[in-house]
Amino acid sequence: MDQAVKPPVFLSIAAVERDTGLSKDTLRVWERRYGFPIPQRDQFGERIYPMDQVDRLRAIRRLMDAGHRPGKIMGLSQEELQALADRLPSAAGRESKEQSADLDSLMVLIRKHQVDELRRELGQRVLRMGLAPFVTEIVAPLTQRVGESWARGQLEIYEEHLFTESMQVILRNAISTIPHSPRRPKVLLTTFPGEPHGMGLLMVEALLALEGCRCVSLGVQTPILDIALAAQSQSIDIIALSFSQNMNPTAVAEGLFELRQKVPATVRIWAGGRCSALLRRAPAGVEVTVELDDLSQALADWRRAHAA
Amino acid sequence: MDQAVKPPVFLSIAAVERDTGLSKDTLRVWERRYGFPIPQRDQFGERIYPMDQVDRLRAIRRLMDAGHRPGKIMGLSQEELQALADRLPSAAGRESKEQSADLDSLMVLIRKHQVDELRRELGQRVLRMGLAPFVTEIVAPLTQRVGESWARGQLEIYEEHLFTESMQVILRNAISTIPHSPRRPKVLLTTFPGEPHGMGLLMVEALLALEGCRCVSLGVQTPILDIALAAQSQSIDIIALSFSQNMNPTAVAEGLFELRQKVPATVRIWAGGRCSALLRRAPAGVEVTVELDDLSQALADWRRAHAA
DNA sequence: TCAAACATTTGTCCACGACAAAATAAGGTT
DNA sequence: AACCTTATTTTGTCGTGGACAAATGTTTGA
Repeated sequence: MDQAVKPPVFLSIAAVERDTGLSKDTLRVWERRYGFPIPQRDQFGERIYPMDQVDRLRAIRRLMDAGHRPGKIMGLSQEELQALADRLPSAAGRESKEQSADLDSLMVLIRKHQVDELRRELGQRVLRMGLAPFVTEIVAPLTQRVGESWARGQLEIYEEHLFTESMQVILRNAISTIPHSPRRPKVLLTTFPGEPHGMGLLMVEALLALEGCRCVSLGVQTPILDIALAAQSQSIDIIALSFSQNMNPTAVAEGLFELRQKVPATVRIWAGGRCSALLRRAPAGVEVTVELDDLSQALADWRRAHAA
Repeated sequence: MDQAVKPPVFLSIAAVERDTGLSKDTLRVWERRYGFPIPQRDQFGERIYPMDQVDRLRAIRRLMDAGHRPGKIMGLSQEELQALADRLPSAAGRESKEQSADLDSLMVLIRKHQVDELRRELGQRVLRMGLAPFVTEIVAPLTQRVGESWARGQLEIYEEHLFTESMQVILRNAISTIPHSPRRPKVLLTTFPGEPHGMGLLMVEALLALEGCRCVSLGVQTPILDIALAAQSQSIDIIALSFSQNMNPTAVAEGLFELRQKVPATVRIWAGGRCSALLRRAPAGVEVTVELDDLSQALADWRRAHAA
């Protein structure tokens, strides 16, 4: 590629909002308060952001998702940012040694973009260990690792997309082989608007379908009103929602409150995922199931309560 | 349900943005210019929108997606809006009588929310007619009809979600049965940020995979920089992008220009879908394939040009 | 040690002016 | 009548700067 004639590329504030997920309001107020970013201006006086500032914004955004606060890190140099990213906590935790090594080998395939090999390896594992253990011991921790690697700047978004797409193909295929059961509860699966990650839903769908639930997935990003309408028309027993870490906690809390208002009290709302809004102030009338392992128990509870 | 004690529900401006897709800026400027919506204010002087205004905003938004202009329709009554919606053009067109009747029967299933029946019917058809005809004669026109019905207010979002989810399950299943071919071109499939509709991608993937292309899907909403990175790391020949009607034309044009700048000229960019930005001013270096039927021809052209 | 009161940080909201880009209307030519 | 060019409206987005609640962090007092 011809690096010599690479023209300086600038992005508008709208483009930066799209690429970094930081709102225009936030971008402007950061400029005012912290002196970063300081975009140039075009002939009309509108902000245009050079790419290196956008890259830095992305790095800052990742650190913020991991708990850092903007005022503290905004003034740091590129190296200091990188150092902070490297030092991010790894949730690894409860895996055994073999499990951990196995996950490492899969991460290598992701890093090398060997999509076909990755897909083959995953397919073998799901057959070998069965779907439920595959979900809890491979899909969940691997997704977690991919997310962490991204937060450290070790994976590009497109690498995450490649992984997600491969994994979803595997999961969907596996789910479609589960024989359909007419048993209750009937579960509606979806995410709120702004939450594009559908992997959590697929994991839950797999586990619940294995337990003989009727699962109805709406895919991702269903407006709250429509979730309520769907629950009514499909005579749903449980609405299962999935949230990822970087969802706006306020929006999540408000959304759950709004949804709770709009569906009858007989319909349960299950919320899962690593979202801070769920951990702290879980809204009334919403059951939080952060860990996948709790799902089976929660389901058993529901069935016992509805035995009559 | 207890309708008697239904409290008046208000949404914040952020919630309305999420639920209607209208930006906060737009909502405020409409209030200033057209006198609608006129939200109430909470104790802090912030806008709170009653639900009926939100519903009206949604209706207006649908009409605008269909080509109407806000200034003309903002003052109309609910009935006049409905009349306009009913009078929207139907693209139906080139279908034969039997085809049309068949699509009607599927639409009935969608309207009645008979997900299982719909899925069964679709599955039968894909087996009976083969995948390629299924895509061009069922999936594409049915998706079109669903979109039109939604624009008329005859379908709720969640009904579209139910349909989309069912259809995607069918398509993904069918695609996964196509034997993998190592032939070129290698095609990268994705959509721009802000474009959540993945059905177009699946249709294209199905058709291209049948023609022996290697397809790599990134799913939806990949940042432009990451599309370019993925194209490079996967040594992609063609980037195939899908756009739906309601994408912001300016954003699409700018995005295509940005992407064209970032990938080598040897990589072709194919853009498809019913987006006005593609029809009018197709950016240089981007090939527009609006109709699915043109795909096969475009592919043949590419292969002829790269025979050496 | 813990909780309550206080202080700071931070994202979002508001108002209103400005203006380019898109859409429409008007005018002129073939 | 069809078609290009040029006004004129329409419309969404951007700019500035002030305000403030909610979240977070820190200190104080029992």
